Amino acid sequence: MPELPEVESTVLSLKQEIVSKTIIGVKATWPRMIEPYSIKNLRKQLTGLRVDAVSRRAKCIIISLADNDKPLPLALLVHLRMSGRLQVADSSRSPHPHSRVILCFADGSECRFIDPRKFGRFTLLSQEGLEQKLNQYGPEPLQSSFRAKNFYQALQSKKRSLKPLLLDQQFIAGIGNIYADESLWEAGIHPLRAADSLSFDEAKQLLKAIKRILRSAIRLNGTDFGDGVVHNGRFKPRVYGQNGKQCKRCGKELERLVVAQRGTVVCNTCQR
DNA sequence: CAAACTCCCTGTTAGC
DNA sequence: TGCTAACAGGGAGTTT
Repeated sequence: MPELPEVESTVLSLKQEIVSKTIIGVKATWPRMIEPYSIKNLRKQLTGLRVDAVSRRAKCIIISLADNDKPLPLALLVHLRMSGRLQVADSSRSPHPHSRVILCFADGSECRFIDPRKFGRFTLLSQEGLEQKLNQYGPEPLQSSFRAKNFYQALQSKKRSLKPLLLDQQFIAGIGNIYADESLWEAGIHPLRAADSLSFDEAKQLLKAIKRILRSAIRLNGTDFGDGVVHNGRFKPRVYGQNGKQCKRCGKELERLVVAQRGTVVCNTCQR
């Protein structure tokens, strides 16, 4: 499922593909993914506008819009959720059967929001609405200003266990099930540990692991899911989805447990 | 404040 | 082989 690295690599390619293109139409085969829930409104608002910029915050893709050369107080926020992806293709190529929302551009290309499970969201927001939405998210883990001291202090104020806390987008942005498990394994810390039980050094190691794993996954274009259905990256998880296999560090069998209703893979020997 | 559910969905897989 | 039921999971919302 798309997390920070997958969203980041999507944004990097979208920047190349859709910036400065003019929207001439919008199609939707599953309009319930649109917020506010109105394809007519979306079409009316977007037609004639130009894509000014594409950026990322947390797991959100932000498509900023312009009217000719004036940036508009209007943006599209795309959330891929479980199974979404954005694909740019020529309109002459027939769209994937799971295409749900399509932006049509003046040059004959299209940006297609493909999402088999329909969990994704395609939201039109004002500048204030966007700011309000993005302010709800916790710190960006890759921002250099986010240091071990900040992370340690934040952990100290929470009694929850680490796994649900890392998945909590208000606590830290962009981490999902894959990179939470990978980071905890890398740092040698158990997902059930209470946040406030970590020493400063453990918090430092965990943040270091998070940053290293996320950077590495971005460089590799996201996770390799084998079948390539969701995303075709080359990051190979060492614990996520690897239950029953041998731990790459100690050789013991990796175990699966359920933490906060989420599948979690852990090495009970390496992670304490 | 935190944990546990529920809902939204469908492709995949385990079980019979 | 072919069917059905369970499962997966991000996020928003509700209940315990």
